[in-house]
Amino acid sequence: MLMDSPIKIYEHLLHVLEQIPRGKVSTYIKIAEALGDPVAAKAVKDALERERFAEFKTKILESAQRSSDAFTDFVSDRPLELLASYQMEQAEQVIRDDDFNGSDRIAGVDVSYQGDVAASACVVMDSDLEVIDSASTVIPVSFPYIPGYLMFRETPAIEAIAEHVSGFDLLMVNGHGIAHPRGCGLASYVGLKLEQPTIGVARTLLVGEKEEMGHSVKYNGEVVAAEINRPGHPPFYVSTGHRISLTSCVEIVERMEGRRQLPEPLRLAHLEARRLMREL
DNA sequence: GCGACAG
DNA sequence: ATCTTGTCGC
Repeated sequence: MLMDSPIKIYEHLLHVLEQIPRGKVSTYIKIAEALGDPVAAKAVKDALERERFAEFKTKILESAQRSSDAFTDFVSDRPLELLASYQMEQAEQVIRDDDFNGSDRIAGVDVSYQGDVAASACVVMDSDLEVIDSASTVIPVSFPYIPGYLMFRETPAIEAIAEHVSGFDLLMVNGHGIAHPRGCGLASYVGLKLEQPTIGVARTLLVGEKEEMGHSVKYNGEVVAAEINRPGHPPFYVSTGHRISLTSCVEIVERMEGRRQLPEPLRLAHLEARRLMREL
């Protein structure tokens, strides 16, 4: 599938909302289904909170009401279905084995938000946890947060800043790699687009379950992530992004671990992204 | 009562 | 992710 131009999800939403007949109502779930995936129900709700769609909010049923009479006969291109199949295609391109030269220079990226604006920061560190380079920038966002579709919201901001940093061997991303419903989370996608090895680091699981014994997280019968435990801190999860094995992910993440919960490059990138956003 | 979902 | 002060504890 070709993804030359980004999906204009809000225009699709507008198109769907306008189909609700005058005097009739619908539900967030039905609208999300029309967009191609019911998981987007909360994102639909969030969108209707915004000025642009405020006029349609009266067309939503109260949650306590029964939705049997909700308008559901929408005509839509179902954009989220398109995006989901795109992810499945991309998943096949992901390399889950080690395919990198050195691992001295580790970078971390993170993004901070404020309305329709994103501030992204990238920090590169060496094996001694010394900062080698860093950069940050601001860029508009045009896609909402929808569980499973984070890549479409965050990748543009990450690409925008990753280019402005000197060479790194490996990039750590806040979000899952292959530990994703369709095998291609943000970290994997960023790896494919930048053609760089990436590691996914996330605070909570999106899919999968930790095995009774050990630290492995299994999804559909395969190990897709590892739980990392640091004394005094809640656990977090690491998964293959692109061109690296899970074993190496764990090894590198533990090596870049300061005394905090998350790896230093990610912690610093997070601080920098927030700092930049708050000074605007 | 079920489900509860990266950032 | 973000909205948000003080407060408890190392």
